[in-house]
Amino acid sequence: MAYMVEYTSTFLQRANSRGYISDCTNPGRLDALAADTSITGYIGFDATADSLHVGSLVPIMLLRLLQQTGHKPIVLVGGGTTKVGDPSGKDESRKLLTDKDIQSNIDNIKGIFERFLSFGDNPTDAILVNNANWLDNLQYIPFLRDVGRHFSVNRMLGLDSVKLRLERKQPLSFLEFNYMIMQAYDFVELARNHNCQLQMGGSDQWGNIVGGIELGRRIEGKELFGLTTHLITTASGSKMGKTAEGAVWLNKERLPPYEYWQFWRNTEDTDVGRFMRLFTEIPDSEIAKYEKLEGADINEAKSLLATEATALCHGRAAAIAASESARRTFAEGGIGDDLPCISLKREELIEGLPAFVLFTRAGLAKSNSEARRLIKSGGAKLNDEKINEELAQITATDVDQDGVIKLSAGKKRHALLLAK
RNA sequence: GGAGGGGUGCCUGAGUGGUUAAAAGGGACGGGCUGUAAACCCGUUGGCUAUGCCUACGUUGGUUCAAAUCCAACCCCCUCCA
Repeated sequence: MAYMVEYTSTFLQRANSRGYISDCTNPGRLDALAADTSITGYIGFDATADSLHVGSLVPIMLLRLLQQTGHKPIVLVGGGTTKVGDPSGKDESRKLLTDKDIQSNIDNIKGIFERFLSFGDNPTDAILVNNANWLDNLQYIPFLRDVGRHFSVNRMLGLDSVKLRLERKQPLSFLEFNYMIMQAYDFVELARNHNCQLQMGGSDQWGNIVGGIELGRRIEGKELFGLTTHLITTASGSKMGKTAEGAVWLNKERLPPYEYWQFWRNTEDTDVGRFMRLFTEIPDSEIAKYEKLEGADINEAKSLLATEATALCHGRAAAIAASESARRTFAEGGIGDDLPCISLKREELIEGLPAFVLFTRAGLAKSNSEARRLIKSGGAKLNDEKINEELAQITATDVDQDGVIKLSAGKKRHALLLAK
């Protein structure tokens, strides 16, 4: 829970009022430090995929806030730790990635951060560092002697990340058991070379963060701080970040801005205010006004939430385009430019194609069978007309004057077919 | 190394020779009610232009008219012992 104290530093004040803070190792001291000086803080991110998803968005927003309030953010990508795998919150060991995969993931992930942070050489510009730079070349024996001796296995066994895994009788390899030591060492490395005093992260990182703070005190004699964010769940209690297609990714290659916008637009009523604080920069006073809305009027707030969140991630132009597409598609029942679109040859249409084949091709169904079930259950529409025949054919006569056919699966999922 | 238990569909988990594309729950999707909410109710949930065919119960072989179910070998996991 957030501390019921008045912060004097802008950073903690706003982090607190916006609902980011779950826990802090020493709020009073950190607040004083952040009020008087420009501090450097970091968050570590895995490089297990070529993108990040909304699960990482709270930490990303917190880094952004850190920068906006006059401090320096460091993005640490785990090129080294990814080779080890964090056991926190997982029952199964991760599959190990090659160096090449990891590097390519890091390159892509950097692109995401460039939208949220400003990088460069100025004092509060963000930098991105890769812990492979120091972890890859560690010597085992010296590392054990310098760092390993500060860790008590007895204590490590009690940490949630390890304990839960063991309690559930899930295997935990020695490799993974070392993860927290690597992460602790990262913090010390950043403290040494970048004068970094603060590590932030999700609340599941608490144990790992504290490990770094203690290590820093023991071998560097430095005072370090930890700040964790809440793990965000929806009001109905499920982890946020799932759509029909899977994870809500932050890069447009994996999830187009239109879909991203839709994700936020579909927020549950009771989450709208909270999400506005966390995922947009709409001023508190504005949010308070939107929170007073009731019933169908809440949709207005959801739309704003979607546009603002999308603007941060994909740029304002993309956000407005997505919003406009949604308006035309839903409010007017028409066709938005941003809808997922596939093209097909006119010759194919002259012969005619079964509707279910096109639903599959447009990505509205995973298989022809699924598409046929969709039609059978009455959820498939062709140019806003329900398709009644499971084997209905789509032909050139279904194309509108712009050469477009609109397909809909249910009320929310739409796609366009462009005849060429 | 010894003894025992186990590997089933997206997940949990039942099934121990045919009626099993495989119970039940979860999730997901579709329909209804609505506001592109939530809750609730109903339906669907391996693939294939399909009253049928194909693939599937760790892997590979075998027994049988018939195997997720029986047998053998192998792989992996768990528990206890050394």
